[in-house]
Amino acid sequence: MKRSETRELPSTFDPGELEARLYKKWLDAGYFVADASSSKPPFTIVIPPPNVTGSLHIGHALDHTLQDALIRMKRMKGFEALWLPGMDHAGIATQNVVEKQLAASGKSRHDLGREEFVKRVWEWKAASGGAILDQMKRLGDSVDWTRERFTMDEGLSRAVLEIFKRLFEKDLIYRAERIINWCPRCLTALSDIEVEHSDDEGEFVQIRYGDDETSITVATTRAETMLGDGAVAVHPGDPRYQHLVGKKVLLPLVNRYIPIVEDELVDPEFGTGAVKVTAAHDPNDFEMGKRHGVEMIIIMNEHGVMEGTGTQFDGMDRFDARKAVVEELRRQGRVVAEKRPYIHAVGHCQRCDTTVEPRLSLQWFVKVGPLAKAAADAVRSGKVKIEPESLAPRYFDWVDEMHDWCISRQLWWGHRIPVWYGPDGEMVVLGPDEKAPEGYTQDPDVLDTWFSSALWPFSTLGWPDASDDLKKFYPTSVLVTGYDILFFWVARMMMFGLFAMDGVPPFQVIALHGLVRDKFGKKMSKSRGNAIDPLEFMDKYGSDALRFTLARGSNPGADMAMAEEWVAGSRNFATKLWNATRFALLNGAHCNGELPSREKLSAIDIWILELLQETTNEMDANLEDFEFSKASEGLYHFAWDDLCDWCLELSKASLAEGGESAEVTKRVLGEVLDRLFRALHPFMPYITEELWCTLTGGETLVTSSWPKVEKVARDKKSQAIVDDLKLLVTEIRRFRNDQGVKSSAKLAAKITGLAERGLDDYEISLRSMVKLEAAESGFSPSGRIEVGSFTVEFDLTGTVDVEAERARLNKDLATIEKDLATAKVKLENENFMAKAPLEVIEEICGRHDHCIKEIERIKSSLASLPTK
RNA sequence: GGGUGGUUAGCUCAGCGGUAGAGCGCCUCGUUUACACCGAGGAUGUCGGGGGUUCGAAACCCUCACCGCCCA
Repeated sequence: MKRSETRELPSTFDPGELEARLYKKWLDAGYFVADASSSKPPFTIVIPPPNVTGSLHIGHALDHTLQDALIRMKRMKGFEALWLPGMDHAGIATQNVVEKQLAASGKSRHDLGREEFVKRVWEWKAASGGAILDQMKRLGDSVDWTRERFTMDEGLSRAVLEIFKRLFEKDLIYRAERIINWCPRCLTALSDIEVEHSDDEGEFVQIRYGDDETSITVATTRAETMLGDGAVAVHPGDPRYQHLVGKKVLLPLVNRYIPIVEDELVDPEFGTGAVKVTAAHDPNDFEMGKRHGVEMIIIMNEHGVMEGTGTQFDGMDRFDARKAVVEELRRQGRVVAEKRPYIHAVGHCQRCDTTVEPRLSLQWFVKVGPLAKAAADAVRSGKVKIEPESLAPRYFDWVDEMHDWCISRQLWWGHRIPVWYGPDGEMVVLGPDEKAPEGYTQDPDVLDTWFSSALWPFSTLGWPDASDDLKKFYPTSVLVTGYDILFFWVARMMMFGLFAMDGVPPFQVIALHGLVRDKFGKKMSKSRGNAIDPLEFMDKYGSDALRFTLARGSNPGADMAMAEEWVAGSRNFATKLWNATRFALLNGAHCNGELPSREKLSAIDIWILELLQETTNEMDANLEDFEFSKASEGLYHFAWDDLCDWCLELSKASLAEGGESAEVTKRVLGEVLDRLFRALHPFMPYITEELWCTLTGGETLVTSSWPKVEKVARDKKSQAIVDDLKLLVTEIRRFRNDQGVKSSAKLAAKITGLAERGLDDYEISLRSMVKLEAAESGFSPSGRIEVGSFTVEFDLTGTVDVEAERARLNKDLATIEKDLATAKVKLENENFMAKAPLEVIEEICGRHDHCIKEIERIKSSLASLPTK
């Protein structure tokens, strides 16, 4: 075939140029758009929706790389592949962003009013929200942009109304006064999972309550809450306090008498064994309070400022009050002991790090019991698989002990709770398209963002309508996400999916990956200054390099280390592929016509084709098993070591020589590259697309076919020939190196034993790889080595470095003698001979005999060296 | 406190019952027309300690130590 212009590659590889051009090509062609009416089997992934305020960080890059690899593979395998993109509205985070902007001009959201504020948020979203979507294009994500969704979209909002109503009607949503986590800065309730615990320095103070008649000492880390105490509790039957149970004790500072009660919840070993009960400001105390009818006294306002205690502490911030209360108690001689600093776990707001305040308030909750049970059962029964399985216990830990979920938030940005209250205390819950009766007002709060995110796998496909997408693409095939959000997000999707979709779980497999850490395995953080910006690496090394590094480092469920050198290494690999292809094309590699019949193939051709088949088989299995590291590693090794270092090098001589075998090799090389690029495409979509199109003249790799998985019976003869060639090359190079011969220097040499092992046809290849010329007349060998059954005699045109040669032989001898010793120990062990399986014994015997022969050979070589 | 993962070459990690591996780093040599973002050669580990099971253990069991994560 005539070589066209398109078959030439620039001599340097410029990822930046390529990426922009190819992504545009893919979008224009619509390759990523899924067709719900297709007859192909579906393969669906919904993206874990990034936050609308977010930008692409290295964790997203990993998550997306893995999803894209799966989606691209399945698309090539002939599935109707849908990867659905979108974002969530991130209630608190987004509201914070816009409030900050307002604050800059001295305004608060209250100055604007709710409607205007929400309008501003939408404006912000339109202008600067979702920067991450453009960054995803940079990464090469093959998502279906025509199906992009946002949790606040109309359709998804209808889904929220629908599920709220359905849950409410099944008594799975209720409103109650409970202790919830309150952020005094964000001024909203938080669910348990939005609270992060850290070990902080605090104080542990023992305070004596009571008067001369009745007194008891309690211990606390939050002294200011004593102003709201309603009781003191001790463990039932605690002998120290038996005489006090049932009595009342004087609460200092507020001078109120409070009862002493018994409760199982009290740990008699902890502190003094007596605890103060502040039922309105602590979840445990709330539980005890309910059991014993303890008064719930609220002593703080929503800002965490003391209020309503009737003491001098009113109006003080909670932390100032803590100091002042202790100070006053100390003055009164009531502080029995103080420990400071006292390290204990303190809850913080996930968004703003403010210390969370437990607060008694009226909120909406999801009753998770039956939902969580279904979510657990779906995994226990095997309907949903968690990969790797070892992370399943973490999932069960969470769903088996989930507390009811507080879903109301005192925010303006989000789905407003669809509950309307009538003038006489009536309450209605509205579904989509329903209107509240005249005179009713809507609940002011909005729903937790996770509430709508939990609907993501089906709301994005059109639920509650029975849409074509829903029919075709639900349940989704696999959810790919970090193990760190297994609890909050994954478990919630499972609960709602099973509920809304009549017991059909939202995904068949949950594939979990780990976190990206720095090169020393440390967690990345701004404060450490070790955070990696994926965009910077993409600029510098290309998206393919970043993606390949992430895939290669990703073992199921395990964290991975990341460093610039690793990415540079992947870029080097890309360059290697580029250059190898350039070399192949320059030498006429092509994909035209059928592969030549087997009898025309050389041993090297057969060997590389079979090895590639084996490699792609393994790669396919690994990718199906979410073994991304093994899958990419296998291809890397094949491409660099087997193809470039051996196959291409061994083919050089015959290609240069031309002739029929060269023609065959050209076709084989084209075939090998073609299949290699297909297999690599899921990991490195850009460079493989470019190289493949150039090589084959095809339109695109995106929708081309995946390499077939076929069992191979390796051809032993070809394998043996290649093994012999590799051994010869390695040993000759070693000898040359030891003798200090420059690698470019050509030596005359005589090689014997080739014919006996069927290597006749490959002598030229062999000689070219080790720079050995034929022994002409006048050849006078001055050095020789024995490699297996081959002998190579060299004309070193000078003296042999006998000592170097002796050292080399002695080194080989030592290694082999050690091998022999280990084999001998086994064979002389009666128990081993009696109990080990036959094939192991045979293997050791073989090893033993081989060692004996080698030792003899090396010894005779040593003996033949001239003595000094 | 309850779970749970880990401890293998200088670093980051594979291997999980039959002679210790990879990438990066390190040392020596080398610009031979695919590639110095490269090639050739080389060095490097009593697989955390101690017990046990087994013909055989980095791998299985017990135990201790030390890291880490999640939940309280």
